[in-house]
Amino acid sequence: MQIGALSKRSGVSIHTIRFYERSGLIKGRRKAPGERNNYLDYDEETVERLLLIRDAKSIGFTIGEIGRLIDVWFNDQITTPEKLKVLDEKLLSIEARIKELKEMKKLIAGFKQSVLSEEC
Amino acid sequence: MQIGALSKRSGVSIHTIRFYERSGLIKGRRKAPGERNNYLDYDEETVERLLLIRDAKSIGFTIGEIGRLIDVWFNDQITTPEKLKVLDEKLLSIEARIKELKEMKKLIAGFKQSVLSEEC
DNA sequence: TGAAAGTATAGACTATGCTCTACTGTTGTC
DNA sequence: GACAACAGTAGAGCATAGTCTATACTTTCA
Repeated sequence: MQIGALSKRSGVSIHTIRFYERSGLIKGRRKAPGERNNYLDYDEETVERLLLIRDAKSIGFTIGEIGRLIDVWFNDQITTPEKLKVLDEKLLSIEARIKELKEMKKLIAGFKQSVLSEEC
Repeated sequence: MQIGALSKRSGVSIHTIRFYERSGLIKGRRKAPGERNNYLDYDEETVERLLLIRDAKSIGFTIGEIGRLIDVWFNDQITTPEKLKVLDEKLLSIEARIKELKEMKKLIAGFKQSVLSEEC
C-alpha cells in the first residue's frame, strides 16, 4: 500500500510517517526498478509497526529508543528476559522521574510556607 | 559588577546569564554614556534574582513562566494570595504529570504481562 | 487533455534551555 | 607596545517530536 493508505490504516499522519521513516523506525520499499515513479510501498507489517510505535510512545519510550529497539523487538530477535529488562529499566526511569516531581512538590510546599511567613 | 563577577557570585555560567538576559529575566545597565566601553553592570539584586531563578527552576517553572513572573514577584507587585495561587497551579500541573507517569507504569505492567503470556 | 489528488524530497519552523562558536572590541599587566 | 583576559553581539547547534512549506513529479478521473 502507499503512504496515504498506510496513514489511514494506522491513524498516523503522513507527515509523521515520513518523520518515522527518516528516523529509521519504518521502511517502505520501491517497487520494481522498471517502474517509472518512485513511490514507496508499505506492507501489513508496517501498520503493526506503527501501532507498536504508538504503544511504545505511550509507555514513555522516545523515538530514539524505539529506533534502537524496534527491529530486534519486532523480529523477535530479543528474548523474553531481555524484553522484560528493557521494560523494567523504563519503569525505573519513570519512577525516578516521579520521585523528582514529588521533590518539587515538597519544595513548593516550603516555598508556600515562606511566602506566608513573609506576610507576617 | 561585571558579568564575570556576577557569574562567580551566583554560580551561573556567563553563557547562561547572557541567555537569561536575552530572555528578559535579568537586566544589566550600561554605565554613564561617556564611557567608552559598552560593558554591562549588574547590582546585588541581580545576584538574588539569579538565585530566585534557580529556585523557580527547581520548582518546575519554565524560563518563559519565570520571565513573565519575575518582575512582579521580585518587586512585590504581587500579593500573597496571588503568589500562593501561582504556586498552587504549578503544584496541580506537577500532580497531573505524576498521574500521567503512574498511568505509564500501569501500561508497562500490562505490557510485561503480555510479553510473558506470549512466551507460553 | 487538463485539473485535482497523491507522492517525493529537502529543508524550515515550533518550543525548551541552554551551550558554544566566531568575531570584534576593551582592559589590565608586563 | 604586546599579549592575555575579559566583554560584547550575532547566530549556530543540540535533543525532542513532530509539523509544515516549497517544489516537482505522477497518477487518476471526468
